[in-house]
Amino acid sequence: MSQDNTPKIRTRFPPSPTGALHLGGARTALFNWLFARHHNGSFVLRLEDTDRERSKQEYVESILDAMDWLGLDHDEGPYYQTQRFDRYREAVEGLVAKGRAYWCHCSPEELKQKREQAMAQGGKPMYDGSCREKGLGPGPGAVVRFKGPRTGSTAWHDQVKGPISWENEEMDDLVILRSDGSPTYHLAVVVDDIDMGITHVIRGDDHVANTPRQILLYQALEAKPPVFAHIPMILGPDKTKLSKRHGATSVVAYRDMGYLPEAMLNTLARLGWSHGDQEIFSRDELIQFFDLDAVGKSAAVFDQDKLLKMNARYMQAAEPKRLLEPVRPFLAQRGIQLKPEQEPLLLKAIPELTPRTPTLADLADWAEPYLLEQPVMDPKAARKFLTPASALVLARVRDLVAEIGVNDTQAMEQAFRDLAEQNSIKLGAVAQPVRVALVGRTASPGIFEVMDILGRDRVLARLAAAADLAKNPAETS
RNA sequence: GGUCCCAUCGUCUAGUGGUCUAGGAUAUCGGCCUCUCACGCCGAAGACACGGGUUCGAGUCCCGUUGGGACUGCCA
Repeated sequence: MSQDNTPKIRTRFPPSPTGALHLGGARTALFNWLFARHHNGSFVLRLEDTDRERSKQEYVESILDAMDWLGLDHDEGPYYQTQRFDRYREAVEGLVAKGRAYWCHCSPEELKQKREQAMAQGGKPMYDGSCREKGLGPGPGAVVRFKGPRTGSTAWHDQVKGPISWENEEMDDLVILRSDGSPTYHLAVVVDDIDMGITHVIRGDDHVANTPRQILLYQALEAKPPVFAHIPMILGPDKTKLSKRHGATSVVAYRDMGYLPEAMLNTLARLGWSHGDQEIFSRDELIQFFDLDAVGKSAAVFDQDKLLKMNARYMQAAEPKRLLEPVRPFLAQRGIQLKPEQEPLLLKAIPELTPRTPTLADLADWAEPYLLEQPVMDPKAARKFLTPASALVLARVRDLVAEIGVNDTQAMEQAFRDLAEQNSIKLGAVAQPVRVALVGRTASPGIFEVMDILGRDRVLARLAAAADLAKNPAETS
Protein backbone atom coordinates (compact mmCIF):
# COMPACT_ATOMS: atom_id res chain seq x y z
CA MET A 1 0.00 0.00 0.00
CA SER A 2 1.69 3.14 -1.20
CA GLN A 3 0.72 6.36 0.47
CA ASP A 4 3.13 8.84 -1.01
CA ASN A 5 1.59 11.77 -2.79
CA THR A 6 4.78 12.66 -4.55
CA PRO A 7 4.84 11.57 -8.16
CA LYS A 8 6.49 8.24 -8.73
CA ILE A 9 10.11 8.47 -9.68
CA ARG A 10 10.87 7.61 -13.28
CA THR A 11 14.34 7.33 -14.74
CA ARG A 12 15.47 6.29 -18.16
CA PHE A 13 18.47 4.97 -19.98
CA PRO A 14 18.68 6.18 -23.57
CA PRO A 15 21.57 4.57 -25.40
CA SER A 16 22.05 5.30 -29.05
CA PRO A 17 22.56 2.07 -30.99
CA THR A 18 25.71 3.20 -32.73
CA GLY A 19 27.97 0.82 -30.86
CA ALA A 20 28.06 -1.77 -28.12
CA LEU A 21 27.21 -0.89 -24.54
CA HIS A 22 30.45 0.34 -23.06
CA LEU A 23 31.50 0.69 -19.44
CA GLY A 24 30.42 4.29 -19.10
CA GLY A 25 27.02 3.60 -20.56
CA ALA A 26 26.58 0.55 -18.41
CA ARG A 27 27.38 2.52 -15.29
CA THR A 28 24.90 5.22 -16.31
CA ALA A 29 22.29 2.53 -16.87
CA LEU A 30 23.13 1.00 -13.51
CA PHE A 31 22.78 4.28 -11.62
CA ASN A 32 19.43 5.00 -13.27
CA TRP A 33 18.27 1.48 -12.54
CA LEU A 34 19.44 1.60 -8.93
CA PHE A 35 17.88 4.98 -8.35
CA ALA A 36 14.54 3.79 -9.73
CA ARG A 37 14.65 0.55 -7.79
CA HIS A 38 15.74 2.25 -4.58
CA HIS A 39 12.85 4.68 -4.77
CA ASN A 40 10.39 2.13 -6.01
CA GLY A 41 10.09 3.97 -9.28
CA SER A 42 10.16 2.95 -12.91
CA PHE A 43 13.09 2.44 -15.21
CA VAL A 44 12.46 3.20 -18.87
CA LEU A 45 14.59 2.02 -21.75
CA ARG A 46 14.69 4.09 -24.91
CA LEU A 47 16.78 3.68 -28.04
CA GLU A 48 17.91 6.99 -29.47
CA ASP A 49 18.23 5.94 -33.06
CA THR A 50 17.60 9.21 -34.86
CA ASP A 51 21.02 9.04 -36.45
CA ARG A 52 19.95 6.74 -39.25
CA GLU A 53 23.43 6.64 -40.70
CA ARG A 54 25.11 5.10 -37.71
CA SER A 55 22.31 3.31 -35.88
CA LYS A 56 22.29 -0.43 -36.44
CA GLN A 57 19.91 -3.17 -35.41
CA GLU A 58 22.81 -5.37 -34.37
CA TYR A 59 23.82 -2.76 -31.81
CA VAL A 60 20.28 -2.64 -30.48
CA GLU A 61 20.47 -6.35 -29.89
CA SER A 62 23.92 -6.16 -28.40
CA ILE A 63 22.85 -3.44 -25.97
CA LEU A 64 19.73 -5.35 -24.95
CA ASP A 65 21.87 -8.43 -24.53
CA ALA A 66 24.32 -6.61 -22.28
CA MET A 67 21.54 -5.10 -20.15
CA ASP A 68 20.04 -8.52 -19.79
CA TRP A 69 23.36 -10.03 -18.77
CA LEU A 70 23.79 -7.37 -16.10
CA GLY A 71 20.25 -7.93 -14.94
CA LEU A 72 19.21 -4.33 -15.50
CA ASP A 73 15.58 -4.97 -16.29
CA HIS A 74 13.38 -2.16 -17.53
CA ASP A 75 9.77 -1.50 -16.65
CA GLU A 76 8.91 0.23 -19.90
CA GLY A 77 10.21 0.19 -23.42
CA PRO A 78 12.28 -0.15 -25.30
CA TYR A 79 10.91 2.87 -27.08
CA TYR A 80 12.43 3.82 -30.40
CA GLN A 81 12.76 7.45 -31.43
CA THR A 82 12.45 6.58 -35.09
CA GLN A 83 8.89 5.52 -34.31
CA ARG A 84 8.02 8.89 -32.83
CA PHE A 85 8.91 11.23 -35.68
CA ASP A 86 5.34 12.48 -35.98
CA ARG A 87 5.44 13.59 -32.39
CA TYR A 88 8.71 15.50 -32.82
CA ARG A 89 7.44 17.08 -36.00
CA GLU A 90 4.37 18.24 -34.16
CA ALA A 91 6.45 19.71 -31.35
CA VAL A 92 8.67 21.57 -33.80
CA GLU A 93 5.69 22.99 -35.66
CA GLY A 94 4.25 24.14 -32.37
CA LEU A 95 7.50 25.90 -31.53
CA VAL A 96 7.63 27.59 -34.94
CA ALA A 97 4.01 28.66 -34.60
CA LYS A 98 4.74 30.23 -31.23
CA GLY A 99 7.77 32.03 -32.59
CA ARG A 100 10.10 29.99 -30.44
CA ALA A 101 11.78 28.43 -33.45
CA TYR A 102 12.45 29.43 -37.01
CA TRP A 103 13.45 28.08 -40.40
CA CYS A 104 17.04 28.55 -41.37
CA HIS A 105 18.30 28.28 -44.95
CA CYS A 106 22.02 28.52 -44.28
CA SER A 107 23.93 25.70 -45.91
CA PRO A 108 26.22 23.44 -43.91
CA GLU A 109 29.13 24.64 -46.00
CA GLU A 110 28.70 28.32 -45.29
CA LEU A 111 28.09 27.55 -41.64
CA LYS A 112 31.29 25.62 -41.43
CA GLN A 113 33.13 28.42 -43.12
CA LYS A 114 31.76 30.98 -40.69
CA ARG A 115 32.72 28.78 -37.77
CA GLU A 116 36.27 28.43 -38.96
CA GLN A 117 36.52 32.11 -39.68
CA ALA A 118 35.27 33.00 -36.23
CA MET A 119 37.76 30.60 -34.67
CA ALA A 120 40.59 32.04 -36.72
CA GLN A 121 39.77 35.50 -35.46
CA GLY A 122 39.66 34.26 -31.89
CA GLY A 123 35.90 34.55 -31.73
CA LYS A 124 33.29 32.04 -30.66
CA PRO A 125 32.26 29.41 -33.19
CA MET A 126 28.56 30.03 -32.73
CA TYR A 127 25.77 30.33 -35.23
CA ASP A 128 25.41 34.01 -36.02
CA GLY A 129 21.63 34.02 -36.22
CA SER A 130 21.43 35.21 -39.81
CA CYS A 131 18.01 33.65 -40.36
CA ARG A 132 16.68 34.36 -36.90
CA GLU A 133 14.51 37.31 -37.84
CA LYS A 134 13.93 36.58 -41.50
CA GLY A 135 10.61 34.81 -41.05
CA LEU A 136 11.53 32.17 -43.59
CA GLY A 137 9.43 29.12 -44.36
CA PRO A 138 10.36 25.56 -45.24
CA GLY A 139 12.52 25.01 -48.28
CA PRO A 140 15.01 22.62 -49.77
CA GLY A 141 17.89 22.06 -47.38
CA ALA A 142 16.25 24.14 -44.70
CA VAL A 143 16.41 23.27 -41.01
CA VAL A 144 14.51 24.54 -38.00
CA ARG A 145 16.44 26.24 -35.24
CA PHE A 146 15.39 26.92 -31.70
CA LYS A 147 15.15 30.64 -30.95
CA GLY A 148 16.97 30.97 -27.68
CA PRO A 149 16.97 34.02 -25.43
CA ARG A 150 19.87 36.42 -25.97
CA THR A 151 20.02 37.73 -22.44
CA GLY A 152 19.73 36.43 -18.95
CA SER A 153 20.94 33.10 -17.68
CA THR A 154 19.74 29.58 -17.16
CA ALA A 155 20.47 27.70 -13.98
CA TRP A 156 19.63 24.46 -12.26
CA HIS A 157 20.54 22.63 -9.13
CA ASP A 158 22.35 19.54 -10.20
CA GLN A 159 21.87 16.64 -7.83
CA VAL A 160 25.50 15.72 -7.92
CA LYS A 161 27.31 18.87 -9.03
CA GLY A 162 25.30 21.42 -7.11
CA PRO A 163 24.22 24.77 -8.57
CA ILE A 164 25.26 25.42 -12.16
CA SER A 165 24.36 28.39 -14.27
CA TRP A 166 24.88 29.47 -17.85
CA GLU A 167 24.73 32.81 -19.58
CA ASN A 168 22.14 32.53 -22.34
CA GLU A 169 24.34 34.56 -24.68
CA GLU A 170 26.83 31.69 -24.58
CA MET A 171 24.32 29.48 -26.34
CA ASP A 172 23.57 29.76 -30.03
CA ASP A 173 20.38 28.70 -31.75
CA LEU A 174 20.63 24.97 -32.09
CA VAL A 175 19.15 22.98 -34.92
CA ILE A 176 16.16 20.99 -33.73
CA LEU A 177 14.91 19.64 -37.05
CA ARG A 178 17.28 18.46 -39.77
CA SER A 179 16.82 19.18 -43.43
CA ASP A 180 15.68 15.60 -43.92
CA GLY A 181 12.87 16.16 -41.46
CA SER A 182 14.34 14.15 -38.63
CA PRO A 183 14.69 15.64 -35.16
CA THR A 184 18.03 16.23 -33.55
CA TYR A 185 19.06 14.82 -30.21
CA HIS A 186 18.20 17.92 -28.19
CA LEU A 187 14.63 18.10 -29.43
CA ALA A 188 13.94 14.39 -29.29
CA VAL A 189 15.37 13.87 -25.85
CA VAL A 190 13.35 16.69 -24.36
CA VAL A 191 10.10 15.73 -26.05
CA ASP A 192 10.57 12.12 -25.00
CA ASP A 193 11.44 12.90 -21.43
CA ILE A 194 8.36 15.08 -21.21
CA ASP A 195 6.07 12.51 -22.84
CA MET A 196 7.49 9.65 -20.82
CA GLY A 197 7.15 11.50 -17.55
CA ILE A 198 10.81 11.26 -16.66
CA THR A 199 11.40 12.82 -13.25
CA HIS A 200 15.17 12.36 -12.94
CA VAL A 201 17.70 12.57 -15.72
CA ILE A 202 20.86 10.82 -14.58
CA ARG A 203 23.55 10.93 -17.25
CA GLY A 204 27.25 11.40 -17.85
CA ASP A 205 28.62 14.85 -17.17
CA ASP A 206 29.62 15.21 -20.78
CA HIS A 207 26.01 16.40 -21.00
CA VAL A 208 26.24 19.36 -18.64
CA ALA A 209 26.73 21.82 -21.46
CA ASN A 210 23.61 20.43 -23.11
CA THR A 211 21.49 20.91 -20.05
CA PRO A 212 20.83 24.65 -20.17
CA ARG A 213 19.80 24.35 -23.82
CA GLN A 214 17.44 21.57 -22.94
CA ILE A 215 15.99 23.49 -20.01
CA LEU A 216 15.23 26.30 -22.42
CA LEU A 217 13.48 23.79 -24.63
CA TYR A 218 11.42 22.52 -21.71
CA GLN A 219 10.37 26.07 -20.99
CA ALA A 220 9.44 26.74 -24.61
CA LEU A 221 7.44 23.52 -24.59
CA GLU A 222 5.78 24.68 -21.38
CA ALA A 223 6.94 21.69 -19.40
CA LYS A 224 8.65 21.44 -16.05
CA PRO A 225 12.25 20.29 -16.39
CA PRO A 226 13.19 17.09 -14.54
CA VAL A 227 15.81 16.89 -11.83
CA PHE A 228 19.25 16.62 -13.41
CA ALA A 229 22.10 14.59 -12.01
CA HIS A 230 25.36 14.58 -13.94
CA ILE A 231 27.59 11.74 -12.92
CA PRO A 232 31.33 11.90 -13.52
CA MET A 233 32.75 10.17 -16.53
CA ILE A 234 34.72 6.98 -16.60
CA LEU A 235 38.11 7.60 -18.17
CA GLY A 236 40.75 5.39 -19.67
CA PRO A 237 44.11 4.88 -17.94
CA ASP A 238 45.37 7.94 -19.80
CA LYS A 239 42.58 9.97 -18.21
CA THR A 240 40.83 10.77 -21.44
CA LYS A 241 37.32 9.82 -22.39
CA LEU A 242 36.94 6.07 -22.69
CA SER A 243 37.03 4.91 -26.29
CA LYS A 244 37.89 1.99 -28.49
CA ARG A 245 41.57 2.67 -28.33
CA HIS A 246 41.45 1.86 -24.61
CA GLY A 247 41.06 -1.83 -25.38
CA ALA A 248 38.15 -3.73 -23.94
CA THR A 249 35.49 -1.17 -23.22
CA SER A 250 32.33 -3.02 -24.13
CA VAL A 251 30.47 -4.83 -21.44
CA VAL A 252 29.94 -8.00 -23.46
CA ALA A 253 33.68 -8.19 -24.04
CA TYR A 254 34.07 -8.72 -20.31
CA ARG A 255 31.35 -11.33 -20.31
CA ASP A 256 33.23 -13.10 -23.09
CA MET A 257 36.44 -12.96 -21.10
CA GLY A 258 34.75 -14.87 -18.32
CA TYR A 259 33.64 -12.21 -15.88
CA LEU A 260 30.55 -12.62 -13.75
CA PRO A 261 27.83 -9.98 -14.07
CA GLU A 262 27.61 -9.50 -10.31
CA ALA A 263 31.33 -8.64 -10.20
CA MET A 264 30.91 -6.23 -13.12
CA LEU A 265 27.95 -4.58 -11.42
CA ASN A 266 29.76 -4.27 -8.10
CA THR A 267 32.81 -2.76 -9.74
CA LEU A 268 30.79 -0.34 -11.84
CA ALA A 269 28.77 0.74 -8.82
CA ARG A 270 31.95 1.65 -6.97
CA LEU A 271 33.08 3.96 -9.75
CA GLY A 272 31.87 7.32 -8.57
CA TRP A 273 29.71 5.98 -5.78
CA SER A 274 30.56 4.67 -2.35
CA HIS A 275 29.01 3.64 0.90
CA GLY A 276 31.61 4.20 3.59
CA ASP A 277 34.38 1.64 3.40
CA GLN A 278 32.22 -1.17 2.07
CA GLU A 279 33.57 -2.75 -1.10
CA ILE A 280 31.38 -5.80 -1.69
CA PHE A 281 27.70 -5.27 -2.32
CA SER A 282 24.99 -7.71 -3.20
CA ARG A 283 22.44 -6.57 -5.73
CA ASP A 284 19.95 -5.98 -2.93
CA GLU A 285 22.44 -3.97 -0.90
CA LEU A 286 23.17 -1.82 -3.91
CA ILE A 287 19.48 -1.06 -4.26
CA GLN A 288 19.11 -0.47 -0.56
CA PHE A 289 22.12 1.85 -0.17
CA PHE A 290 22.28 3.67 -3.48
CA ASP A 291 21.37 7.30 -3.67
CA LEU A 292 22.53 10.34 -5.55
CA ASP A 293 23.97 12.15 -2.53
CA ALA A 294 26.77 9.60 -2.28
CA VAL A 295 27.83 10.03 -5.89
CA GLY A 296 31.16 11.80 -6.25
CA LYS A 297 31.96 14.68 -8.58
CA SER A 298 35.26 13.74 -10.13
CA ALA A 299 36.03 11.45 -13.02
CA ALA A 300 37.22 7.92 -12.37
CA VAL A 301 39.69 5.69 -14.14
CA PHE A 302 38.51 2.15 -14.70
CA ASP A 303 40.85 -0.30 -12.99
CA GLN A 304 40.96 -3.72 -14.66
CA ASP A 305 42.98 -5.24 -11.84
CA LYS A 306 40.32 -4.34 -9.37
CA LEU A 307 37.61 -5.87 -11.55
CA LEU A 308 39.65 -9.05 -11.77
CA LYS A 309 40.06 -9.23 -8.02
CA MET A 310 36.36 -8.54 -7.55
CA ASN A 311 35.55 -11.32 -9.98
CA ALA A 312 37.88 -13.68 -8.18
CA ARG A 313 36.02 -13.02 -4.96
CA TYR A 314 32.66 -13.67 -6.59
CA MET A 315 34.01 -16.83 -8.20
CA GLN A 316 35.15 -18.13 -4.82
CA ALA A 317 31.93 -17.21 -3.10
CA ALA A 318 29.70 -18.65 -5.81
CA GLU A 319 27.78 -21.85 -5.28
CA PRO A 320 29.27 -24.45 -7.63
CA LYS A 321 25.91 -24.79 -9.36
CA ARG A 322 25.90 -21.08 -10.11
CA LEU A 323 29.02 -21.57 -12.22
CA LEU A 324 27.96 -24.65 -14.11
CA GLU A 325 26.05 -23.02 -16.97
CA PRO A 326 28.26 -19.95 -17.41
CA VAL A 327 31.42 -22.05 -17.64
CA ARG A 328 30.01 -24.23 -20.42
CA PRO A 329 30.91 -21.92 -23.31
CA PHE A 330 34.44 -21.60 -22.01
CA LEU A 331 34.78 -25.36 -21.87
CA ALA A 332 33.37 -25.53 -25.36
CA GLN A 333 36.07 -23.14 -26.51
CA ARG A 334 38.51 -25.81 -25.39
CA GLY A 335 36.62 -28.43 -27.31
CA ILE A 336 34.93 -29.89 -24.27
CA GLN A 337 31.21 -30.59 -24.35
CA LEU A 338 30.27 -31.17 -20.75
CA LYS A 339 28.29 -34.40 -20.44
CA PRO A 340 25.53 -34.71 -17.86
CA GLU A 341 27.33 -37.53 -16.11
CA GLN A 342 30.39 -35.29 -15.72
CA GLU A 343 28.49 -32.58 -13.91
CA PRO A 344 28.77 -34.09 -10.41
CA LEU A 345 32.51 -34.39 -10.85
CA LEU A 346 32.85 -30.80 -12.01
CA LEU A 347 30.60 -29.60 -9.21
CA LYS A 348 32.80 -31.39 -6.69
CA ALA A 349 35.97 -29.94 -8.22
CA ILE A 350 34.78 -26.34 -8.39
CA PRO A 351 35.32 -25.40 -4.72
CA GLU A 352 38.93 -26.50 -5.05
CA LEU A 353 39.33 -24.67 -8.31
CA THR A 354 37.76 -21.27 -7.77
CA PRO A 355 40.37 -19.92 -5.33
CA ARG A 356 42.78 -20.36 -8.24
CA THR A 357 40.62 -19.16 -11.10
CA PRO A 358 39.70 -15.50 -11.17
CA THR A 359 37.55 -15.87 -14.28
CA LEU A 360 35.34 -18.46 -15.91
CA ALA A 361 37.92 -18.82 -18.65
CA ASP A 362 40.49 -19.79 -16.02
CA LEU A 363 38.03 -22.15 -14.44
CA ALA A 364 37.52 -23.92 -17.74
CA ASP A 365 41.26 -24.17 -18.14
CA TRP A 366 41.77 -25.66 -14.69
CA ALA A 367 38.79 -27.97 -15.00
CA GLU A 368 40.06 -29.48 -18.22
CA PRO A 369 42.23 -32.22 -16.68
CA TYR A 370 39.23 -33.54 -14.77
CA LEU A 371 37.05 -33.79 -17.82
CA LEU A 372 39.33 -35.48 -20.32
CA GLU A 373 40.07 -39.19 -20.35
CA GLN A 374 43.76 -38.47 -20.08
CA PRO A 375 45.16 -35.03 -19.25
CA VAL A 376 46.96 -33.01 -21.87
CA MET A 377 50.56 -33.44 -20.87
CA ASP A 378 52.66 -30.31 -20.64
CA PRO A 379 56.01 -31.40 -22.16
CA LYS A 380 58.03 -29.15 -19.91
CA ALA A 381 56.35 -30.52 -16.81
CA ALA A 382 56.85 -34.09 -18.00
CA ARG A 383 60.49 -33.50 -18.75
CA LYS A 384 61.10 -32.08 -15.33
CA PHE A 385 59.11 -34.46 -13.16
CA LEU A 386 58.42 -37.65 -15.09
CA THR A 387 61.99 -38.87 -14.95
CA PRO A 388 63.28 -42.43 -14.70
CA ALA A 389 63.97 -41.74 -11.03
CA SER A 390 60.35 -40.82 -10.43
CA ALA A 391 59.07 -43.92 -12.18
CA LEU A 392 59.75 -45.80 -8.98
CA VAL A 393 57.86 -43.28 -6.90
CA LEU A 394 54.94 -43.42 -9.31
CA ALA A 395 54.88 -47.21 -9.05
CA ARG A 396 54.87 -47.04 -5.25
CA VAL A 397 52.02 -44.53 -5.32
CA ARG A 398 50.07 -46.89 -7.54
CA ASP A 399 50.42 -49.56 -4.93
CA LEU A 400 49.27 -47.10 -2.30
CA VAL A 401 46.19 -46.15 -4.30
CA ALA A 402 45.40 -49.77 -5.02
CA GLU A 403 45.68 -50.44 -1.32
CA ILE A 404 43.98 -47.44 0.32
CA GLY A 405 41.80 -46.09 -2.44
CA VAL A 406 41.52 -42.35 -3.03
CA ASN A 407 38.65 -41.23 -0.87
CA ASP A 408 40.42 -41.08 2.46
CA THR A 409 42.55 -38.04 1.77
CA GLN A 410 44.00 -37.99 5.26
CA ALA A 411 45.18 -41.59 5.09
CA MET A 412 46.60 -40.96 1.65
CA GLU A 413 48.50 -37.93 2.84
CA GLN A 414 49.96 -39.93 5.71
CA ALA A 415 50.96 -42.66 3.30
CA PHE A 416 52.68 -40.09 1.09
CA ARG A 417 54.58 -38.72 4.06
CA ASP A 418 55.69 -42.16 5.08
CA LEU A 419 56.78 -42.91 1.56
CA ALA A 420 58.80 -39.71 1.42
CA GLU A 421 60.40 -40.41 4.74
CA GLN A 422 61.31 -43.97 3.85
CA ASN A 423 63.09 -42.74 0.76
CA SER A 424 64.61 -39.72 2.49
CA ILE A 425 63.02 -37.32 0.09
CA LYS A 426 60.73 -34.38 0.61
CA LEU A 427 56.99 -34.69 0.25
CA GLY A 428 57.21 -32.41 -2.76
CA ALA A 429 59.45 -34.89 -4.51
CA VAL A 430 56.59 -37.35 -4.36
CA ALA A 431 53.74 -34.94 -4.91
CA GLN A 432 55.05 -33.16 -7.98
CA PRO A 433 55.52 -36.23 -10.18
CA VAL A 434 52.11 -37.42 -9.07
CA ARG A 435 50.60 -34.06 -9.83
CA VAL A 436 52.04 -34.05 -13.32
CA ALA A 437 50.85 -37.62 -13.77
CA LEU A 438 47.32 -36.72 -12.78
CA VAL A 439 46.73 -33.32 -14.39
CA GLY A 440 49.59 -32.97 -16.83
CA ARG A 441 50.82 -29.75 -15.29
CA THR A 442 52.77 -28.50 -12.32
CA ALA A 443 50.00 -26.52 -10.69
CA SER A 444 46.74 -27.91 -9.40
CA PRO A 445 44.63 -28.04 -6.27
CA GLY A 446 45.89 -30.21 -3.44
CA ILE A 447 46.99 -33.55 -4.85
CA PHE A 448 44.90 -35.62 -2.44
CA GLU A 449 41.76 -33.72 -3.30
CA VAL A 450 42.52 -34.16 -6.98
CA MET A 451 42.80 -37.91 -6.52
CA ASP A 452 39.61 -38.02 -4.52
CA ILE A 453 37.71 -36.21 -7.26
CA LEU A 454 39.26 -38.12 -10.13
CA GLY A 455 38.41 -41.44 -8.54
CA ARG A 456 40.47 -44.54 -8.09
CA ASP A 457 40.26 -45.97 -11.59
CA ARG A 458 41.25 -42.81 -13.39
CA VAL A 459 44.05 -42.17 -10.90
CA LEU A 460 45.42 -45.64 -11.47
CA ALA A 461 45.24 -45.27 -15.22
CA ARG A 462 46.98 -41.91 -15.20
CA LEU A 463 49.70 -43.07 -12.85
CA ALA A 464 50.34 -46.03 -15.13
CA ALA A 465 50.51 -43.86 -18.23
CA ALA A 466 52.83 -41.43 -16.49
CA ALA A 467 55.07 -44.22 -15.23
CA ASP A 468 55.48 -45.40 -18.81
CA LEU A 469 56.41 -41.93 -19.88
CA ALA A 470 58.83 -41.61 -17.01
CA LYS A 471 60.66 -44.75 -18.06
CA ASN A 472 61.04 -43.42 -21.57
CA PRO A 473 61.51 -39.68 -21.21
CA ALA A 474 62.69 -39.38 -24.81
CA GLU A 475 59.14 -39.86 -25.99
CA THR A 476 58.01 -36.72 -24.26
CA SER A 477 60.39 -34.35 -25.93
C1' G B 1 40.48 30.23 -28.02
C1' G B 2 35.60 30.43 -25.23
C1' U B 3 32.19 28.24 -21.68
C1' C B 4 31.40 24.75 -17.93
C1' C B 5 33.05 20.97 -14.62
C1' C B 6 36.73 18.60 -11.55
C1' A B 7 41.26 18.09 -8.06
C1' U B 8 42.97 12.84 -1.04
C1' C B 9 48.11 7.08 -1.92
C1' G B 10 49.69 4.53 -9.16
C1' U B 11 44.15 3.45 -9.38
C1' C B 12 38.95 3.31 -6.91
C1' U B 13 37.67 5.83 -2.62
C1' A B 14 36.42 7.19 3.19
C1' G B 15 36.57 11.92 5.09
C1' U B 16 30.78 17.15 5.35
C1' G B 17 36.07 22.47 10.72
C1' G B 18 38.95 19.67 15.92
C1' U B 19 38.39 12.25 16.94
C1' C B 20 43.58 12.90 10.43
C1' U B 21 50.66 11.53 13.35
C1' A B 22 44.44 10.95 6.88
C1' G B 23 40.98 5.08 7.00
C1' G B 24 39.58 1.00 3.44
C1' A B 25 40.18 -1.48 -1.36
C1' U B 26 43.32 -2.65 -5.50
C1' A B 27 48.19 -2.80 -7.42
C1' U B 28 53.52 -3.22 -5.56
C1' C B 29 57.11 -5.23 -1.92
C1' G B 30 58.25 -8.46 2.46
C1' G B 31 56.74 -12.47 5.77
C1' C B 32 53.55 -16.58 7.42
C1' C B 33 50.83 -20.88 5.67
C1' U B 34 52.34 -24.94 2.22
C1' C B 35 52.66 -31.17 -1.80
C1' U B 36 52.61 -27.13 -6.61
C1' C B 37 49.80 -22.88 -7.87
C1' A B 38 46.48 -20.01 -5.74
C1' C B 39 43.42 -18.49 -1.65
C1' G B 40 43.96 -16.68 3.23
C1' C B 41 46.53 -14.11 7.17
C1' C B 42 50.28 -10.49 8.94
C1' G B 43 53.38 -6.36 7.76
C1' A B 44 55.81 -2.31 4.67
C1' A B 45 55.96 1.60 1.39
C1' G B 46 52.54 5.08 -0.81
C1' A B 47 48.12 10.88 -1.06
C1' C B 48 45.25 15.87 1.07
C1' A B 49 48.28 19.86 -6.53
C1' C B 50 50.24 24.96 -5.17
C1' G B 51 49.55 29.93 -3.01
C1' G B 52 46.74 33.20 -0.35
C1' G B 53 42.84 34.08 2.92
C1' U B 54 38.50 32.98 6.82
C1' U B 55 38.93 30.58 11.75
C1' C B 56 41.40 29.49 18.20
C1' G B 57 41.81 25.42 14.58
C1' A B 58 41.26 23.56 7.42
C1' G B 59 41.91 17.56 3.64
C1' U B 60 37.23 19.78 5.01
C1' C B 61 34.92 26.99 3.84
C1' C B 62 36.39 31.34 0.24
C1' C B 63 39.64 33.43 -3.68
C1' G B 64 43.54 32.79 -7.06
C1' U B 65 47.19 29.77 -9.71
C1' U B 66 48.34 25.27 -11.87
C1' G B 67 46.79 20.74 -13.82
C1' G B 68 43.06 17.61 -15.96
C1' G B 69 38.43 16.75 -18.38
C1' A B 70 33.90 17.83 -21.12
C1' C B 71 31.43 20.75 -24.53
C1' U B 72 31.93 24.15 -28.51
C1' G B 73 27.99 19.32 -35.10
C1' C B 74 21.96 19.06 -39.57
C1' C B 75 26.31 12.81 -33.27
C1' A B 76 24.02 11.30 -29.12
